[in-house]
Amino acid sequence: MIERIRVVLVDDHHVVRQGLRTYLESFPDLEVVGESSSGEEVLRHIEQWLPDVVVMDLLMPGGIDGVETIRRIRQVTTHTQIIALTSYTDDARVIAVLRAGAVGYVRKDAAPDVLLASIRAAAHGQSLFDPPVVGAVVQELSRPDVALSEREQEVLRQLALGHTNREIAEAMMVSPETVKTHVGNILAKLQLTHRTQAVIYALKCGLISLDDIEL
Amino acid sequence: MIERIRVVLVDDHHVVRQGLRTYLESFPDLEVVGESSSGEEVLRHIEQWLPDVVVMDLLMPGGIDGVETIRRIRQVTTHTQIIALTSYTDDARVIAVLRAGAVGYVRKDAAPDVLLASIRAAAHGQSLFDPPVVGAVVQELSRPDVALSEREQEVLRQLALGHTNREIAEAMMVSPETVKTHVGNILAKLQLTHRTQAVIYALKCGLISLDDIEL
DNA sequence: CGGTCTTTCCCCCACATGGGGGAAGAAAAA
DNA sequence: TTTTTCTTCCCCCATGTGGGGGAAAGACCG
Repeated sequence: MIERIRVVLVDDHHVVRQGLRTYLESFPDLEVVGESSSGEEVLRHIEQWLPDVVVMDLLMPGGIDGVETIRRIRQVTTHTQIIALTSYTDDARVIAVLRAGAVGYVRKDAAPDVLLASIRAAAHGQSLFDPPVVGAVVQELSRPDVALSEREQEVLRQLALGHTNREIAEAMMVSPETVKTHVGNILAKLQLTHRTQAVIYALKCGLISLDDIEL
Repeated sequence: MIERIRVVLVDDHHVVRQGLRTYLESFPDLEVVGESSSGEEVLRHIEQWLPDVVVMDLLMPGGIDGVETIRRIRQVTTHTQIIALTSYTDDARVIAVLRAGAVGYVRKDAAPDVLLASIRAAAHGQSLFDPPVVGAVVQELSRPDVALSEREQEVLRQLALGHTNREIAEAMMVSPETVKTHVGNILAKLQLTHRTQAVIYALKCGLISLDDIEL
């Protein structure tokens, strides 16, 4: 008998995890050797589980996020291959995930056998991509890489909190004039005209989460 | 042998659906008699499947949303009980879902046996709520119910698209003065001070989705 | 029928915002 | 070393925005 592919599931949704485990274990060549609900947890057990493939949801509230988890797993072991399983086709996220060292990116609305094929491919060192994901990658690569500076990102985060220039200035301990400059530069770099659009941009590219914003 | 509980799964994520089906069917008293990826689809088949319980994800891109689907299912049949299965603890959404006629609200990060217990409870006409959900309900009931008028909601949607008052006026075929009035009333009703906060509100309460917004 | 709500539009005014420019020090890159 | 970038702050000014008021027409409800 051939050795089974050792799989670890990472998802903060217990229901989803249980469902995936049951589904994957219905195939004789797969073995779910562990599951965890957070990035920290999987890092603690990774050397004990020694999985061939980690299937991980990117969205995990609290603690380190999915991308960072991928990066750290890759530092610990080169054997384990990682597949991101997520709801988003967020172009920027796809790039970030692949740069972090994942070999697969499967959307949750994909057919289950796509995940299955991705796991088997990953276990053999291959990489399988869904057409929609490929499209996202291409679209992302063709987009000019606008790099906001540290300070600009901080201002953008503050913008997304619904703060005025004055409030941002107070929060960042600088003069309102400085904030104005930053906001202007942000809008110019992102080719936007209004701060509301900047807020939407910040949310879309995951610079800040809706959950982080209190009204 | 007792009759098995007829379950229908609704989720736009095929992988999640498959996982849930495999999991639920591992219990002898449950039978998954159908699954679909959209609200429209489940409505087309509901009278054919005649399920005891519908387990539905609220977030379904495109077409009618989860809440509307619940409402329509309840119009078609009074027998079928509906359980919302979602990632959000969004207070407003919980209320909306229950008002629409759902008897259960299970978060995806809940233990799988919570879903199981909810399904069994729903099949017997009971209603089972998780502590976090109950908390959300109580919190929501204690909040003043701010009702935006049709026109105000439309303006708020336009706001969330990052439009200026002038642009909104043109899109809605009214004068900028009218838009100003609406924006002012919206801010007053929601007790906000800036339009950026209104955008965040619109996104948080699901009036509009990030995916609907192009920059 | 009178009251409330909605929708439309107008007035005023203070302040915030966006776009243009410049300047100076620090830090990093060429 | 020179150059560039980042960060800080200032000027100006046109426009957008938020808060206050009012008014008129239609709908809906008791």
